[in-house]
Amino acid sequence: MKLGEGVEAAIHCAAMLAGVEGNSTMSGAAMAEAFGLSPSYLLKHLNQLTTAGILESVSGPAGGYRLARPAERITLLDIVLAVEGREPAFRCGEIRQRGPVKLDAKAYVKPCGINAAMLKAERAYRAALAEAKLSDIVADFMNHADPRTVAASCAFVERHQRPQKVQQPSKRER
Amino acid sequence: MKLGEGVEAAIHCAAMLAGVEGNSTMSGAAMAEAFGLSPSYLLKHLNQLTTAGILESVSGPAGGYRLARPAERITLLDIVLAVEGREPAFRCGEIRQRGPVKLDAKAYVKPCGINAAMLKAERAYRAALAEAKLSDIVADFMNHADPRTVAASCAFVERHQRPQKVQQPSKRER
DNA sequence: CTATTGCAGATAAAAATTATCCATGATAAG
DNA sequence: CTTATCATGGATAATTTTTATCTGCAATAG
Repeated sequence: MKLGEGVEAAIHCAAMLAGVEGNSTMSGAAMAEAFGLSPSYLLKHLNQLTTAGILESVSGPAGGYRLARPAERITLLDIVLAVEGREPAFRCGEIRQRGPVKLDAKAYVKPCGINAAMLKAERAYRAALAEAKLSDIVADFMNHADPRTVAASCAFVERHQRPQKVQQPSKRER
Repeated sequence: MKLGEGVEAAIHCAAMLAGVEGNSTMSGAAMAEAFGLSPSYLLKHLNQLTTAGILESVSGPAGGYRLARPAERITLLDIVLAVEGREPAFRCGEIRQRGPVKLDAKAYVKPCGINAAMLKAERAYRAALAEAKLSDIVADFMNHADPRTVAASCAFVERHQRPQKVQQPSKRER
């Protein structure tokens, strides 16, 4: 059982984006630099987060990414599923029916007990991930991590976040 | 996140071996046939189970595999770890320290909170697998599966299990 | 207009998984 | 003692997945 490296990258990026103020953004290139990752590949994962509705993206200069909703409403499960896909880790190949003895299909309507047990464990895994809010991760980092790393992280965000153009209210909304 | 196909094969084989009587064995070839699997590859997985102490193997004609201990004391976790390895699915690459800002190593003595959260979820997964005993899987199959599949499975075991040579007690033990 | 940025798709490189083969040693049976 | 069966271990190949790069395109701030 293995999780791709993209998961780690995605969570770290989301945590960092939780630090940007208001509707400012941070570019994918900046985050790639922050974590020593390949920019072009990181974009793929960020895009998965965007597609999943976890991040919002802004094109153009001063563009980048920001959280699509408050960190309190983003869980590690959201991120893991966005990056790794929603399929369970255990995929039942129904090898029980692949033997030489042919029984008609009706004999196999009951789901495989092994599959059921494996999926039950996976539900426990996902439930635990669903408990972990991004805001908890960030708060824990702020409160308990080494002050130097916190300071460095905040400085990086401060330096790379980019305020967005103020929305000009249209005539009709004035 | 993905589990290899070997896990499914290994669990099915272990469940089947739970049905062989006494110290009889069943050959790897027979199990490969039962599930329509590649014999030479299945042997690899069976060997992993043997190495892990879940199965016992017997060489020679009439040889094969049997459970190394009662099915009550074999869990799905035992099997999954034997086949997939014991490392956690989430491996922290410490990308937090891979950025351009160099802090000395002492700033990173505290473990990464993201890693901690991911590992916690994984403990929940493993705990659930540790709850699932092979004997439960087998009992559930016997009691609730379609009677035809149960009959077919029992017949297969009956046909392929091989009694072992009786142990001749040595003079000194008599 | 121009430079920057995200996006989609094609493609390539690297790694892991799945599968096969062969030589070897063990052993039951003739 | 010979033969046939079976697990083991190592080498190797085929296949799939993961990781990474590149290019052209659309969006947009200045």
